[in-house]
Amino acid sequence: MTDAAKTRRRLLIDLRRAEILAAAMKVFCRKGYENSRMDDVAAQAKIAKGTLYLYFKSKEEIYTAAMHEAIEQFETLAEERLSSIDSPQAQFRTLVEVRLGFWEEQKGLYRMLLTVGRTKQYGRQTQGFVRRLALRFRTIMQTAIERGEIAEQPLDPLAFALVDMMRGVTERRIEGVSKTTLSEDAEAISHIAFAALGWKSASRKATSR
Amino acid sequence: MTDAAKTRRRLLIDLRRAEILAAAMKVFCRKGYENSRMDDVAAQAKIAKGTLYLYFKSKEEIYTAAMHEAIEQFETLAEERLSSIDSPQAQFRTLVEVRLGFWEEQKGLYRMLLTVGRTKQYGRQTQGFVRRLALRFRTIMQTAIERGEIAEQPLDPLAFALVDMMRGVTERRIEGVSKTTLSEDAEAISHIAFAALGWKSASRKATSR
Amino acid sequence: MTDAAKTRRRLLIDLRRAEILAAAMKVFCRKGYENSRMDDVAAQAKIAKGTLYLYFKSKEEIYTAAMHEAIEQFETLAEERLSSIDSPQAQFRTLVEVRLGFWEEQKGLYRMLLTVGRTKQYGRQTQGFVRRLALRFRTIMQTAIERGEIAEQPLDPLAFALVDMMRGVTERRIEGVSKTTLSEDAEAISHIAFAALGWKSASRKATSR
Amino acid sequence: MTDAAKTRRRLLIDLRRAEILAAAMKVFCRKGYENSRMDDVAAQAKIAKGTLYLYFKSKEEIYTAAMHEAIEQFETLAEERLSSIDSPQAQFRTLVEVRLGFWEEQKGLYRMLLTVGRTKQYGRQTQGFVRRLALRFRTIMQTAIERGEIAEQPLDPLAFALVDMMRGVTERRIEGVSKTTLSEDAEAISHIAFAALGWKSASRKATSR
DNA sequence: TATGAATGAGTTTTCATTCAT
DNA sequence: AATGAATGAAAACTCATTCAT
Repeated sequence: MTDAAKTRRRLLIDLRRAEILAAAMKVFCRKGYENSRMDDVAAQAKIAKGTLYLYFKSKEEIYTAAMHEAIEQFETLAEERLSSIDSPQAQFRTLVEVRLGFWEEQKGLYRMLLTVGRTKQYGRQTQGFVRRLALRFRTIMQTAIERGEIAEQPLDPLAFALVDMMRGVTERRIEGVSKTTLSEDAEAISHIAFAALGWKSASRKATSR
Repeated sequence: MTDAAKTRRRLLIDLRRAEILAAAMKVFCRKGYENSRMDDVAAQAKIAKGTLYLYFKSKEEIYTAAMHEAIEQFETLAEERLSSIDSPQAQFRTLVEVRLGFWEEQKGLYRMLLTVGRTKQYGRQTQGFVRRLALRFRTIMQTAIERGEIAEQPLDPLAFALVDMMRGVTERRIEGVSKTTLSEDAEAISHIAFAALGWKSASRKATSR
Repeated sequence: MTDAAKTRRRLLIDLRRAEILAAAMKVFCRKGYENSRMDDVAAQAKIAKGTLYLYFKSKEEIYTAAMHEAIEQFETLAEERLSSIDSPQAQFRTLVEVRLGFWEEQKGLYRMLLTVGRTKQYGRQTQGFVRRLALRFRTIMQTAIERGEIAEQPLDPLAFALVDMMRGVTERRIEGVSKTTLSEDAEAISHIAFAALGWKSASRKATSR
Repeated sequence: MTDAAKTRRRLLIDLRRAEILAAAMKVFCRKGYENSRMDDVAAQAKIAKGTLYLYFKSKEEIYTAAMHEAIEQFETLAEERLSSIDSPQAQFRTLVEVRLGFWEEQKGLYRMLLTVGRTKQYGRQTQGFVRRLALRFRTIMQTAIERGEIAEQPLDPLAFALVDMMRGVTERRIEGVSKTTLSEDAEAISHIAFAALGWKSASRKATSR
C-alpha cells in the first residue's frame, strides 16, 4: 500500500470513529450510559452493531473516547476564548462563562458524566479535567498577583472551590431547578471569588465612578 | 402474642435491618451500587440471599433506606451541634465542620451516593438533602443580617455555593487527593464565604490584633 | 402412653389435617395450585408455616390429599343418593345430577383440578376417579339390560362419553359460559344417553300419553 | 436492502421461528409447560438460550404461538377435508375423524394444552377453539334439518357434547388407556350423536339390507 | 408440639461481545 | 470492511422446605 493510501485509510477510520462517537454521545446523553444499548448506538450511527467493534474495543472505550473528545473540545474552546483577552479579571470571568456555557449546551453529556463519571475506572479522566481547570484558574490568579492586582495568598483552595461552585450551578441548571440566567450565575460565582481574593472588580470600579 | 413479644420482635427486625443496611453499605461503597450483587450483600451480612428479601423488598429499597438513614443521622447530628451555639458565625463554622466531618467518617457511603445519587429516581432524595443544607446555611446568614453583623444581600447563591464547595472538598478528601487537614478545609471554605458576605471573622479579628 | 391417649392423639392429628386440608382447598381454589403459596395456606389455616410440615410432607401431598378427600366425599354422596333408588333409569338421572351438582358447589376445587390434575404425577388419581364414575354408570346400564329395559350392547363407550359430557358441562358452567339451568343440562345429557341406548325415557312416556 | 433480500430474511426468520416452535412443543409436551425450562427449549432447538429471545419475546409467547399454529393447522385441515363432501352425515363423520386424528398425531401438543390450557390467561384461546368446533358441528346438523333428514330440535347441547366426547376419547387415547381403534371411537361417538338426533345412519341402512 | 426466620437452588430475561458470511 | 445472528454469562428475585428455639 502506498503512503497516500495509508493516510487516506487513516482519515477514513478517524472519520468513522468520530461519527460513532457523535452517535454514542447522543444516545448516552439521552438515556444515560448504563441504560444505553450497543444496538441503540449502532442504530443512531446507522451502522451494524458489529461494526462498532471494528472501531472501538468496547462500550467502555466508546464512553472514554467520548468524554475525552468533549473535554478536549472544551479545553480548546476555552483557550481560544482566553487567548484574545489580556486582563486577568476578564479572563477569569470569561473562563467561568465558557465553563458554564459549555456544559449548558452539552447538558446531556454532562448528565452522562454524572452518572458514570465517578466510578473508579473513569475517575482519573474526570479528576484530570477538574484539576486542569482549577490550575487554569490558578494561573490566571497568579498573573493577577504578579501584576499586583491582588495580594499574595494561597490560591489552590479557591481554585478548586471555583470548579466546585461551577459544577453545582451546572447541575442545578440541568435539573431545571435554577431560575437565574447563566450570566447571573457566572456573576455570582465571580463575585464570591473576587471578594475572597480581595480583587476589586473592574466592572464595579466602573460603576462606582 | 403479648405486647412484650411484639415489641421484642419489632426490635429484632429493626436490628436485622440495620445489620443488613450496614453490610449493604459496605459492599455498595466498595464496589459501587451498580456493581454490587445481592449475593455480595448477603455474603457480607453473613446471611442467605433470600433473607435479604425478608427485610427489604428490593435492592433499590436497600439503597434508599441506607441513604435515608445516613441523611437523617447527619441532620440530627447537625442540629444537636448547632443547638448549643449562639453566635451565627460560630454556627456557620460548626455546620461546615460537621458537614465535612460527617462524610469523612462515612466516606464509603458518600462514594456510593456519588455513584448512584444522580439517577432520576434517586435524585429527589439527594436534591432534598442538598436543599435542606443550603437552607440551613441561609437561615444562619439571615440571622447575621438581622443582628446587623452583615449587610442585607442575596443569600441563595452563596448558600448553594457553600454546599458545592463542601461537596468538592469531601470528594477530594475521599479520593485521597487532598493534603490539607479537615479543619484547614473548613477554614478555607468559611473564609471564602465570610469574605463574600463581608462578614468580619471573629477569629481573624482576634489574630489581627 | 396409654391406648386412650394414643387414640386421642390420633384424633387430634386427623382433625388438624382436616383443618389444613380445608384451608388449602380454599386457597388452591381461589388462586390455583401453582399460584398458591404455602404462606397463604398457613395463613388461611391460622397456623405457622412450619406446622404444615408436621402434618403433610409437601405441598404436593396436601394437594393429593385434598383431591382424595373431595373425591371420596363425592363418591360417598353419590352412593348415599343412589342407595334409596330402585329404578335404573332414575339412578342414572340421579347420578348425572349428583355429579353436576357436586362440582357446581365445588367449582373452585374443580378449577384447581383442571389446573393441575393432568400432570403425569396427578393423572392416576383423576383417571381413577373418572374410571370409577364410568363404571358406576355401566353398572346401572347393565342392570337395565338385565331387567330387559334396553338391548344388550357395548356400554363402555357410552359410559365414558357420559363422564366426558358431564365434565364439559361442568366446565362451561364454571366458566360462566352456560346459560342453562343445571337441571336442563342434566336432562340434555340423559336424553342423549337414553337415545343412544334406545332406553325409553319414563318421563317421556309419561308426557307422551 | 433489496426487496429480494428482505424476502429472504423474512423467510429465514419464519423458518427459525418454526424450528423453535417445534422444539418448544416437543419439550413442553414432554415435561408440561410449567416444568419446561427455557434452557431445555434452547437445547432441544440446538441454539443458545439468548437466541430464543431474538424470535420470541417470552416463554409465554412461545406457548401462545404454538397453540395458535396448531389450532390454525387443524382448522385448515378440517375445512379442506369437509369441502369435498356433500352429505351432511358424511361431513359429520369426517369432522369427528379429522378431529380425533389430528390430536392423535399431535398427542404431545394436546397434552400441553391440557396442562396450561385452562389457566385464565390462556383460556380464551382454547375456549374459542372449542366453540368454533362446536359451531361447525351445529352448522352441519342445521343443514341436515334443512334437508329434512332430521327433525327440528335444539342443537347446541349436542354440539358441545360432541366436542366433550371427542376430547375425552383423545385423552384416553393419549394416556394409552384406550384399546379401541381410532375409527371405532369415531364410530361410537357418531353413533351416539346420530341416535340422539334421530338421524338414520346411512351405513346402518346399508348394512340393514 | 408449634413457630416463623432462614435458606439457597432455581428461573426468566438481558445485552455486550463474537464470528460466520 | 461490514453485517447482524448467535452466544451465554450474569443478575434479581421467589418460595418450598428446614431447623433452632
